[in-house]
Amino acid sequence: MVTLNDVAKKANVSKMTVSRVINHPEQVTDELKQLVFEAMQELNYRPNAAAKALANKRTQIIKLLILEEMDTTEPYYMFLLAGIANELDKHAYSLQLLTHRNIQIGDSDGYIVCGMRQKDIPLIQGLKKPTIIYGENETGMDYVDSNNEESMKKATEYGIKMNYESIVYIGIDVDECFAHSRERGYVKTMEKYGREATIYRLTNRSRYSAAFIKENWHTFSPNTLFICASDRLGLGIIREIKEQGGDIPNDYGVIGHDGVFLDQIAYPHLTTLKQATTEMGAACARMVLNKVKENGKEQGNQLFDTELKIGGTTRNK
Amino acid sequence: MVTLNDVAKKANVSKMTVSRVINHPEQVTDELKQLVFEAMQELNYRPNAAAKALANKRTQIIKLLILEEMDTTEPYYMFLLAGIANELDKHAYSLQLLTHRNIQIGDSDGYIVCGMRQKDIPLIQGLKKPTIIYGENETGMDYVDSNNEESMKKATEYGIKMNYESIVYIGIDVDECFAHSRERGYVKTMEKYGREATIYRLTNRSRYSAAFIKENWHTFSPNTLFICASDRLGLGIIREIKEQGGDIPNDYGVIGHDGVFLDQIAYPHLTTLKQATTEMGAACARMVLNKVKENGKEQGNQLFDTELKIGGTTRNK
DNA sequence: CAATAAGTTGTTACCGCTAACACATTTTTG
DNA sequence: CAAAAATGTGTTAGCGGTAACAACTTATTG
Repeated sequence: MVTLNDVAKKANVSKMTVSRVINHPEQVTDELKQLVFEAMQELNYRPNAAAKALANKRTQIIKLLILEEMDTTEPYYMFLLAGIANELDKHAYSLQLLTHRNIQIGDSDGYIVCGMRQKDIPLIQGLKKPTIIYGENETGMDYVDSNNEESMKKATEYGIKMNYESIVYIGIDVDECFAHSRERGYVKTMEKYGREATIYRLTNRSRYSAAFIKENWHTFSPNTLFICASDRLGLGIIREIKEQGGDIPNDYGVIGHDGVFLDQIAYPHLTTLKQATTEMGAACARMVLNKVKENGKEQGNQLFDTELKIGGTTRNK
Repeated sequence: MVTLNDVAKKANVSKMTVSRVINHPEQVTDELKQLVFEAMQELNYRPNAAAKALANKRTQIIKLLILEEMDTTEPYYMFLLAGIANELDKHAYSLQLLTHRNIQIGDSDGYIVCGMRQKDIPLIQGLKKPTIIYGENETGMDYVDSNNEESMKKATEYGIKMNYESIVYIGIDVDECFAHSRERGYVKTMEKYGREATIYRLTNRSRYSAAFIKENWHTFSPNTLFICASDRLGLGIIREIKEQGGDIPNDYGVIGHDGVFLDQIAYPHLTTLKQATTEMGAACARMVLNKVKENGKEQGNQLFDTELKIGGTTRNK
């Protein structure tokens, strides 16, 4: 294993200079920096994370708290995780995953929290290390999320452009920011075009949205678009429209939200607002590492645009 | 932060004795052990992973290689990951996740590999640290997997018990162990009961299994059970049987395999062989840590039984 | 029962890296 | 142009553990 010392000898400088080149390059003259870089290159030096951690009184570990029940959770966590893990990797950080069942708040340099609901807020606010939330919230804590309002605006405008006579919103009946933002995106856009908003709120399960359609089928005349707050709701809607003999996409349109896995399981493929899940994961990781570096300084929020991914559940013209 | 030294002082022994109590308890008298345990308890001592790693020339990191494309991958990885992560946590180990796009074989104490196909074998065999494979294979490398053969045996026997006149197997058309084992479970059981095996092999996508049913619908008279090598295939089959007007579960039965997420998305819920995914993840973690401790000694294989989880796609009597 | 082995605990040095300080050397300043 | 300030580099000590060895006590043996 190549150590700082090896590099130092090769470059004819002290260990400390090499360490400085890595951590405080501005304190070293360009000349020496050059020498050190070359030595590092030649020896293929890789810093030892454990030694670094020990000297800095850090852990080089970020904990990811998943507060939702995974059994019922969309598979997008996988992508989020991949994004986080890859980014952490680049900075010689590693990951510990905690589920709601296994919250051992052990040692780490910071936290990323997903699936936080109102009831979890006290727990999270009690954390003593830099924390980033995945998912918008009003607690003032730094967060990363999709631009939920903009996302639904995009869907609604698409529906208007495609001349759906009626555009109905199927929301999720939870009192959480993301749900409100999505709904707001729909409502504002409908207002803007002088259309009347029609909103239903359901539990986020396909069987509920299917049951809802069954029960209210008479209400929805052809030429209706259902904009759903999740792909899961969209799935149930498609299922029951087919069951009722409705024609998708000619008479009925369905747009989902999330664009991870489920949209592709649907038949036909669900038109959806695809979230940049992996990128958001990377952003969470970058934010938390930055917050660690800056001793917990507030990082603000970061919103990511979604992409309207046209599938077979909306008409093209 | 509480250190070894603090504990040592409290217990009136040397650092080394405390260290021994943790790592080589058999070398310490019961008397001192007792004292040290009490001191650790009272001070709530938590070992510092970085220091341990540095002193042992270890990294306290296990890398998880996911070689499959995640976009098309069943969400069970999430559960596997949770199992791995929790177990590693208990041993002050943390995780680095590498995807096929990001294979930077940096420093770690060992590897867990998932989604390995034939083509990946050379890469994996080249790894220089203890490695455990998730998924059966014939390379002689230690692995953890479901008992695939037994699993399909269970499904087939259930079909026989439920008096399905015809029991058809829908396999996955890949040349991998798990696929062969599942098929073998079906074939052997059919043989055992003097029934004729009927096997089709398809690409593991619901649209292919749906297309297959459409094309061959006339072949399948009522009272047929489809045993599928994956829930995904099962999903397509259900979809097209419904499309063709077939009656599930009275005339047609469908059994899937995996039991993660997809079975619950199906309507009605898919009868499936549920894998003990989280437990298998924990087993992978334990095995690799043990292998690290024993300097790479072979660990053998570990098979986990699946559970036949009855859904709405098979009849009860 | 002396010589030797076995068992138990403490001491020392080191794992690889960095902060804090010490020491030159150069630049700025009145 | 001497004193003070700024700059660049090296030295030292220590982060929290562990292996290897030393030192001492207690069993075993012929």
